[in-house]
Amino acid sequence: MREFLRTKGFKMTPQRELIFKSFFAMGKHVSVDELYDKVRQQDSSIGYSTVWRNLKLICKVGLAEEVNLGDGVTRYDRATETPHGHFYCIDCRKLTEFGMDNIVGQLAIISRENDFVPSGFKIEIQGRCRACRDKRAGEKTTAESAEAQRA
Amino acid sequence: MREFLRTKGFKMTPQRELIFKSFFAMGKHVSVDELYDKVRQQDSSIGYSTVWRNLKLICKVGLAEEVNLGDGVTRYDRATETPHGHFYCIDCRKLTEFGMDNIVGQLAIISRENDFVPSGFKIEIQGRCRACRDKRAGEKTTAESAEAQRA
DNA sequence: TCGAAATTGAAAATCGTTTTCAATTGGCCG
DNA sequence: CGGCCAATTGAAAACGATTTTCAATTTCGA
Repeated sequence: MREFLRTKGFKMTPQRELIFKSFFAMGKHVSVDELYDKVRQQDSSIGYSTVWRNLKLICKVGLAEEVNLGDGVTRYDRATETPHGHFYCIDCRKLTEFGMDNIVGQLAIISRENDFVPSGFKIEIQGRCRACRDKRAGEKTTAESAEAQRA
Repeated sequence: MREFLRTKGFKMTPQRELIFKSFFAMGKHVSVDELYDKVRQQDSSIGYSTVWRNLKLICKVGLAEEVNLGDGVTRYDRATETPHGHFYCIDCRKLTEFGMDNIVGQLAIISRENDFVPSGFKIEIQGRCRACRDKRAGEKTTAESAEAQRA
């Protein structure tokens, strides 16, 4: 890792090492806050901006990429070789992945047809996961009508 | 429109009418600021929060939906009957649409296979549009190497 | 017409992201 | 092995878009 970074012109530091290691040890879709908390458990002297900057760095060197769900927080998704889309549950906001190899081929074709040179594909399927559907079914006793109103 | 809103429990006001009309008169992917400016040309007394709230309302009643590109601003895209994806140029940040009827079928299948009930699909193809590619080709004389570094 | 509930505008509060700045550290060069 | 310059760090402040607050106003059904 140290070597990899060096070739890209960056230095290795204790903080950076811990941040990188923690990030890759965590699951997917990590937010700055989550990683910050995690890292802090090991070294409470690390600053928020350092975590943030290193997350950006991880993206810059191509080891991860930002995922934006529109809920206000940027998440960082480890770069995988296999392209995947996301199921985004509108209730619990959890992300689940699915492969999209066959679809990518089509997107590439669509791009070509539109004189667009693609560098990445992002597919998000919004809806409700099983758990949230079950939960709603249970709650669906009273109220029900006056729910949509009042943000 | 007034009637439509009434059935949903909302009232019509002069400001709302202007905002709605302006929004639907504008192209796609409108940001709060853009709509605010537009609306202000007609009635400079309208407040920013009113525009923002009505944009949210338009989404709430299902006439539009938020589009998040990850560049910090939320855009609002008129709801269309025909599902479409977006080409997102990483240089000029312009959005262009493409139909995705055939792909949607596949996404629905994928969802079903994963026990996920979809309510919406979002496809974004990132890359470079023709204009930006041409522009880059022109500039690509000097520098070139030391570009990736230094944010 | 009356009144409850919705809406508005201005200003302030939020909140995640990004920058600033001085101090520290890493790593290459001699 | 020193020394130096650029990279890095941490704290705090700056930013900027979004969201809320609050008092005043307006809408619309009764």
